Amino acid sequence: MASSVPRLRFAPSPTGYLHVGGGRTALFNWLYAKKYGGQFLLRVEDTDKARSTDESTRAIFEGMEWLGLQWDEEVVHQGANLERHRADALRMLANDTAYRCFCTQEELAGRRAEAEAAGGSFKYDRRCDRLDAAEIRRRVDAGVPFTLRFRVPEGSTSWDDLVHETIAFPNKDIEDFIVLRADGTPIYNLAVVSDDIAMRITLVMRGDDHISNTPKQIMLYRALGADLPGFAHLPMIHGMDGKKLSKRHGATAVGDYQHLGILPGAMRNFLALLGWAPGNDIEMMSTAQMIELFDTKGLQRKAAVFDMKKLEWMNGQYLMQMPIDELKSRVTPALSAAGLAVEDQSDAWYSTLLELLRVRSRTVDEMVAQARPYFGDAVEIQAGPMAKHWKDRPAAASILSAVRDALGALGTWEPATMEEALRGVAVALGYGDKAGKLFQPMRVALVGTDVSPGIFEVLELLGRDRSLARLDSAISLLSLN
RNA sequence: GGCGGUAUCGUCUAGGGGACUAGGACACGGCCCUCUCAAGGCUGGAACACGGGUUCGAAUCCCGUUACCGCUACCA
Repeated sequence: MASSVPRLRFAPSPTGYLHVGGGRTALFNWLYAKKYGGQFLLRVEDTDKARSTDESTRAIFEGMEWLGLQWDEEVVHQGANLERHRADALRMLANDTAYRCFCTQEELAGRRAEAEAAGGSFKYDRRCDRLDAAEIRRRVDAGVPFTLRFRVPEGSTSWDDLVHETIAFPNKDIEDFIVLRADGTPIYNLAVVSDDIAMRITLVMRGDDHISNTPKQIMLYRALGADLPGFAHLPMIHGMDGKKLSKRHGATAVGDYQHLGILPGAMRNFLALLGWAPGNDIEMMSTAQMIELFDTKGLQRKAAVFDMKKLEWMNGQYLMQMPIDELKSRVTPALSAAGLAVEDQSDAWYSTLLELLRVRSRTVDEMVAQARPYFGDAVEIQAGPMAKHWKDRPAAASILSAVRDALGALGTWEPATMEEALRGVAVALGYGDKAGKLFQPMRVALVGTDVSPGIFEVLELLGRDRSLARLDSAISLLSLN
């Protein structure tokens, strides 16, 4: 038995950005480690030098940090462990679980093409394993390059997956796979096993797409004389069309959602529900609750479809419910980036604005867009709402004039007084209790569109001077024929 | 093709032999609230892939079929 403290890892390869599927895998590993007091480690699988970039590595770190998934020990860079990988491969050659293969890539490709052309499937025929010792010695001495292949034993390989049940592979279906390239660098499966052993990983939790690598890896653990970790294979995440989530589906990188105005807490909550359910119809969960409730029993076997609509809804819930100060810390930078100067406003005014907008927004970006009319002196009047609510220009102009006069005559600028005055205007103009006939044209004048918080809240937010000024400019715009 | 995995409303899921006229959430429709938009409340439509078993009884167990997904590199 391995250590009693669970040790898990997330092992992305830095060949792109942190994919939401990777983020979800990382989250589950992290939750498990937190729940059982274990360690969560990060390993960057950068052995493919052609595709790995430092930029991707940074993107992975940023994505992890944004999601709030802190790893416990120093990041392991797989590329730094090449010597150990090679040594492990050589150990297998020494203990006879691996052998030299002198076949070239070209020969192999040719035989594979032949087999496929004949309608069959190619599997390495072990010809190099039949070479006698003298011949092997002769080739090695002559400097013929070779790879190291693992000699797959008879029988079958199985394990009890924490997500699925027992999964078994007949060994006859697995070819003698290469573990060490001719240039002495390790193949993925060897590097993973070698590192997982060195990192003392006790539970390998990863995507479903690694199921067929698992029997090979189990054989390598055995060949290296190491204890087996547990395995848990998480379902994939698909796009709305049921295909593996990819660029075609729009945003697939964790960072994309950050830039779309999604909150990390909402993202975590949403991702947790993709492939896992705590039961009891629980959906909204704080991170602490997630850790508390996390259980591999609730893991799903079926691929999950990423539903942006639900993510947005959930993000809206977070926006509505989070403490106002925390909300400010997330929205203020976004407003500044949009050129809206929060620092010129009083804290009370800003709080009121956010309280009014948070219930109407699903993303931080939406809040920024809705906040725009409350900053600066001028508003941009949108064509649609203008055409709709100022259709009869003279009528609109007289409504706005009456409203302006009534409001201008007020000694105070309080919602209750303003409402009383305007309802009076509505009656005077013959609209009776249909004060909305006034409010919509007003709204267009005040914020440039026909959607906003309550009209009195808008008036209060804008303040007397700006409200009156905007009404004035609307009136003159309407009089311009 | 071979091997492996999976299969409950459009989507995320609850369900692990009788509590199922299959529950919740998102989305969608209706109603209420109402100055617009939200939020909120109420409400409607919407699923056990198919076929065989096992059993007194199956969404739940077994087998087959189908569909989908993954793997099948000197990629990771």
